[in-house]
Amino acid sequence: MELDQRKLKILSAITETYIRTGEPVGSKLLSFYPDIRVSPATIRNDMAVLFEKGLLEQPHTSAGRIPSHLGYRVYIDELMRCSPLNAEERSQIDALFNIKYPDPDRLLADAAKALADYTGCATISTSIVQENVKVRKVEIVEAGTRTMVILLMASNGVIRNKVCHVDFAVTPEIIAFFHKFANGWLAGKSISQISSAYIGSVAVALGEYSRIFTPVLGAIFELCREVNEGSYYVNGFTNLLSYPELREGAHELFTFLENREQVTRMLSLTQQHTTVIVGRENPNQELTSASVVVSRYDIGRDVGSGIIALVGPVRLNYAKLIPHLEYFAQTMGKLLSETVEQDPQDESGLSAEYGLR
Amino acid sequence: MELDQRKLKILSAITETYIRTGEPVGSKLLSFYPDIRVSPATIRNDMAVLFEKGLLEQPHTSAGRIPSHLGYRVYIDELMRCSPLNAEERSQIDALFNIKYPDPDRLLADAAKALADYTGCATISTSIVQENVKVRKVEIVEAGTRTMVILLMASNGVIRNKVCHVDFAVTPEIIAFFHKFANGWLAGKSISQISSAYIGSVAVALGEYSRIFTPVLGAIFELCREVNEGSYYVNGFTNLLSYPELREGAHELFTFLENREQVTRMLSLTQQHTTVIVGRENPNQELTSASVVVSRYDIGRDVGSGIIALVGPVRLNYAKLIPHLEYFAQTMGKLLSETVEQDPQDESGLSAEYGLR
DNA sequence: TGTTAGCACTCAGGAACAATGAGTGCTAAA
DNA sequence: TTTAGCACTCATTGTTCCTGAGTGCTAACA
Repeated sequence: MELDQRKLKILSAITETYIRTGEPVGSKLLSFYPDIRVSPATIRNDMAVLFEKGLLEQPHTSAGRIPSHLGYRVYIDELMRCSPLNAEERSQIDALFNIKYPDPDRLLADAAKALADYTGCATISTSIVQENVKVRKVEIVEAGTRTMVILLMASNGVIRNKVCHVDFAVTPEIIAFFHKFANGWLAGKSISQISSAYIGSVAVALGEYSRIFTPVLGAIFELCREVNEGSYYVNGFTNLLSYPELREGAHELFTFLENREQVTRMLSLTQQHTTVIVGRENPNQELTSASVVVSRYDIGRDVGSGIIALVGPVRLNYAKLIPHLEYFAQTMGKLLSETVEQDPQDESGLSAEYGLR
Repeated sequence: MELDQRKLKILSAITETYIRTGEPVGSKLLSFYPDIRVSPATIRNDMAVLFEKGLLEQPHTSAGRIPSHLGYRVYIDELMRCSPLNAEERSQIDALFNIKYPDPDRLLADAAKALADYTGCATISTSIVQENVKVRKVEIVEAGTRTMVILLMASNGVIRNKVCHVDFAVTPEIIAFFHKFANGWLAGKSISQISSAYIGSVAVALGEYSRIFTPVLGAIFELCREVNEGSYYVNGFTNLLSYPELREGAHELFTFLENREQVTRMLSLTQQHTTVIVGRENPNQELTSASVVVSRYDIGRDVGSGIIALVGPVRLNYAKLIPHLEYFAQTMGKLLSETVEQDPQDESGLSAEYGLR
């Protein structure tokens, strides 16, 4: 990009003004900007060059200029100045996590929802489950004469429960028996390996009891599947409707965002710490009039990570939102690694406690 | 309403045709209907009368007629024939609940989501918490050296858990101590009475231990609040965007639906088993171009109940959707009352077990 | 060689007007 | 009470004209 300083300044000014006002920017308006201070005619010459290079667009002949999606790209990569958050902004983000005693499983969903309203965007939040996550232990709690609660605790700190209705009277003895049995077969086992077939073999080992414990094993299998799948939330659909440029294709956009597979495929393309996908850069047609800002958070080594993304109009205040999102992701990672107890890496204790396997 | 048979037939035909096609219905088209069989001129005379009575509207002079919101009301109350569901339809609804081992807490959310996609509407689903719901018991499970899971079981069968991070090493002794203590103060206690102040007095009773148990008591308090609040879900926003007549005010409509208080106030006006609120009948401006079909489900006496509502355009296939919704609500109630174990009405057993209070 | 003033040009948006046709309201006859 | 006939209405579509913001180009200027 062999462009002189002034042309870059003009591209930057057009982009920022358009982001702010939503109106095409004309040469006369730019001539008043203190950093530019040349006549409208000169600016027009420069704009013609920027247009040639594909950095600017013109809604129609007699309108001002707006940045093309490539223009946004140059602005984001080379021109914009992201200032680090000031104390007030940091505390505003911190407040989004303002849950007194955070439950790690709910923190992601709740904070992402708050972030959506804070930014006026939609948010996508996912947790990525490591390959090597294991079952730490299974706990069973009596919850009624014929009801039990199954708790599955995984080595990445995720804890999930499920209520399970059974056909027999739940007694402490039965619970103790099944607790020991289930942990013997499951504790320390890699979660991704707990298939329907494996549960079947566990059922076989239960022998004559297998029939009555079927719902319990089923519940455990479902819990493993849920933990292994990680989480996927989209929040703030309503916010997107406040942008006229997104209303037209809102139905297609929303349908796309609700499809976890499609979105995951799209997000998996972004490998850097923070990535911006501007409008038509996105291979998915549904998103050509939207921008996506993607950031990762990490929860300590080998424990897990996740993705937080903002979805908004192309005309997005990148310079402000990128540092906000990064600080949010960083805080999320920090809070989760504090809350989620790291696996002590020795399942030996438990394996010993439960004997076999 | 002193209207002869033919006029009612015309109103009914206009309503059903308009629901099907979305186009204003003209006199010529109606003259071909086998039940009517009079000339367009006659139909026009009748339409003029129906218009006088406020049952029909005309988008403009040279267009056909569409039902007014009052016209829909008459159609719904007096004209439409709801046929009971056939076997196939019933099994389609049953399939929406197709969760092998349903967790009562998730059944409502999951099935309502499925219902939204089945009907092409948005759904609102709430559970209504009875006044007299009590804490059945609190269970504590070790989930790491400094992490515990708190389980709250309520007399209405609701079971909720929360992960809680503490500042001390979690040992079986501490768990046993706190378990006994907490149940002594909470088991059998009415959930709505567990205020922040009450938790404060529990903390005082803990004496020197109160400081370290603060997060645990906090978690218990939050759990009580959550159980007492019941649940509120809205699903299928995206579906609503497929109706052009709702796109205009979609932002306001969505914002309204996300506001639990407002929606609850609106739904609380409906006291019958199934109620329809047609467009402008709704006092809330955001909903004047939408219709709401509300149905209740019940989970056995004194255990609980809830509301399932469909939100869609005014031009809704009421004759089909009302029986579907009713069957859905009925099935939901049946499934929940099977799954949720009814309170045996004697907390005496537990009170005895935990001594005091 | 880069910058600027001047001016003709372009085109979206809005207003004004006419043509078209679907569907009506009214009247008089059956 | 029903119907045929006919004049009438008005949304829609297309055309034309006007206005003004903003441009592109040219020639003069520094």
